[in-house]
Amino acid sequence: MKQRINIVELARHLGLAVSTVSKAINDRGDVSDATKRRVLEAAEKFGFSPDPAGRRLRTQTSETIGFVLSPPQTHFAHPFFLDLLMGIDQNLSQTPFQLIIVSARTLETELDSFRRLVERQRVDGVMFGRTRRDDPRIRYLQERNVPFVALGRSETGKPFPFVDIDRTVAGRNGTARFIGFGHRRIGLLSTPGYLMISHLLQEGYRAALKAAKLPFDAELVVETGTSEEGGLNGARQLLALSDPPTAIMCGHDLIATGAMQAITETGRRPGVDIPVIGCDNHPLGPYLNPPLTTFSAPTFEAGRRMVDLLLALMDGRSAKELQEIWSPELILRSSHGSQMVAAGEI
Amino acid sequence: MKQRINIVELARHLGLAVSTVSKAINDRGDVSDATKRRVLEAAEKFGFSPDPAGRRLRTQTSETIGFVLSPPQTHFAHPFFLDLLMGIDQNLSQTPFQLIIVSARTLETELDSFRRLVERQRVDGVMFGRTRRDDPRIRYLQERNVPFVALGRSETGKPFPFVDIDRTVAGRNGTARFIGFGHRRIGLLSTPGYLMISHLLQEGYRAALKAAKLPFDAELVVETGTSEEGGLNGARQLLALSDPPTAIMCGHDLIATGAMQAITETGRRPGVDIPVIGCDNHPLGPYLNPPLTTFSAPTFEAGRRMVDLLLALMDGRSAKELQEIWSPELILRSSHGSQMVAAGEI
DNA sequence: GTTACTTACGAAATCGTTTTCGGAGATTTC
DNA sequence: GAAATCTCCGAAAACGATTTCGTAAGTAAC
Repeated sequence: MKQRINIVELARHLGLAVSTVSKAINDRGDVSDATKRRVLEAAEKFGFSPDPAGRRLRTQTSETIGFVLSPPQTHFAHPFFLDLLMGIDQNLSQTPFQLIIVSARTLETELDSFRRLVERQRVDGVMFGRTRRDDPRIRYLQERNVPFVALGRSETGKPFPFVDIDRTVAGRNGTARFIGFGHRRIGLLSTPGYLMISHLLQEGYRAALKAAKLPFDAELVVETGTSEEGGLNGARQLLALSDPPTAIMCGHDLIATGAMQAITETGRRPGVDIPVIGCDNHPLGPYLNPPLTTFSAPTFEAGRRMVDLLLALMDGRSAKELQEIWSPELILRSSHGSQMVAAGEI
Repeated sequence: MKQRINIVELARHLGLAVSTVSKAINDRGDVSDATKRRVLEAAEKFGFSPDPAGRRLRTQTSETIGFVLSPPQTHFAHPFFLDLLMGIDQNLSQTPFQLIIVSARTLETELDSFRRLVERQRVDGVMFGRTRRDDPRIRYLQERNVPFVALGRSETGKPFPFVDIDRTVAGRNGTARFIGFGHRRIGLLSTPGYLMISHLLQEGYRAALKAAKLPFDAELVVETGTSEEGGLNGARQLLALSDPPTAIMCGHDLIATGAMQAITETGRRPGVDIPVIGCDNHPLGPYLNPPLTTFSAPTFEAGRRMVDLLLALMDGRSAKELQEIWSPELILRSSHGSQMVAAGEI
């Protein structure tokens, strides 16, 4: 049914040697423009394109890069990963590389997914997200010497390429805004502590506090799952404090969603009685009640860029020059509330 | 760096012929249990696993199935596709097959993504979702004779395998519930008309109307994009009618989200003044205001099942016996409102 | 003890490319 | 006009597996 043509048959049709045809198609080596054109035309006519299997065997390359989807509990509700995937694919589709994905069932078996990728499928490169401060995936990949690029930096191992959407600026600018509005006790609902973004968010939070000479109170920061439910429970805990926060900064929009729910439960109005800010610009943010103020997260572009970095790395560039930190921008809607005391901007 | 072992080196280590080793590893043909065990142990010890490139070249199979992500405007906000992907991968990871995905930029270039998959990457099978009544992708695949399974049925071409989460029951049961509550003018905010689910939803809607001997009014159904914005605009249009609907059935939760927004704009309360029901059980549904009543969509399971069907198809089973229609279930929260006139259940 | 049959293994062909290297002809150089 | 230099093109050797088919040894049958 397939009726696919061979490179040797194509060569015979043209009265050329297969080596010549190959060189013409790959635009490599000695072959005159005239015959190159002739070959390309014939290839087009017969619908010939080199069989990846043969080429891969010969070139000892899989022309494949793998992406591993983090365990479900951390991302089920995230358009995030799809954006990333689309960015990656859009860039990759311009190259001979193909994108293969595997999903990790749980945190415990996540490394198996990586092993499957590099040991069984023999990918040429790997991508993943949600880096951790101490990240065994990074250790594994560096040990096996397989090229990779991550979404997010880490404190693990030798330098590696990454694109990082800087959570410290979200933490710092978000709480600074609250402080500017007169708040002195600000809650922080963070993503799980092992994630790098959580650490960075808290760093930003502390920095803002320090800049305003406000004390740090450990009671006010709780780490929770990246989900509405996490936000719900975390905010309940915060609001039950004897001296509860008057504003809440959240490590993710889903967490903020749950937090607003918890605030409503206590009879207060989120955004007016207790302002809330999230992270990552979830598409549903504008439709929440009140619309959620948040920080941008250009994941599609990050995906595109990660491909550039990976290709550059495989091309021999050094990891250190392939690290990018992007600053997210505040997206003002209305959940951040307004001045506590009196007037001023916004 | 890779330091990977060959099948011939493995054979030499064992003092066996490569053919014997190959047969032992693939559990095929004539080889005694004793040597089979010996080979397997050695393979384990040396960390040998057959190079996919060699095997694929020889067996003339890519051991790859492709999934194409529908154009972004239709799914950016959908955890949906991720669930599906995870279901697919979980099942596929038990087989030698790998999952490669490509994304379609726009509806116009979508077919190119399919061509890339089958003509350049030579996948053994294809999967995709969001079937259309008249679906060029199906025509293309059937013409090229490549095995595929879709999420959703279609009216196109010869029979093909699919898993379909039946939108007619959502349409029928949703509007029937409204009718039971005393509503007589029910709006339908449907997904884009070319989609199969839209057609089926409307069929269900009409069926419920007919069963209650209520007239069909074309003014009351508007087709819109699968997004909050689509729901917002669609509902505005509905509410601006001279004789507007008193309840709204939506083809998707995101549409319902926008619709509730539009209702709020007019000073009415969604769920109490105008009840709303959605489809597909978006994870944010419980956190909307009011929590959204909707229909279930077991996409993870659907993904798993699609793999079964594809494998069965490639195994020679006929398409007609590989078609499954699943009934979604109503998930009661509170946006569906309650009895208009008086009392009764819920 | 010869024949027939079964079992377990091996030699070699094959899948479709790419790449190296050699060499024929054309072109330039002195 | 011979020598040196370019330009193109082709023959053949990999790459790493699977599969066909042949054959030696072992077993059973008579």
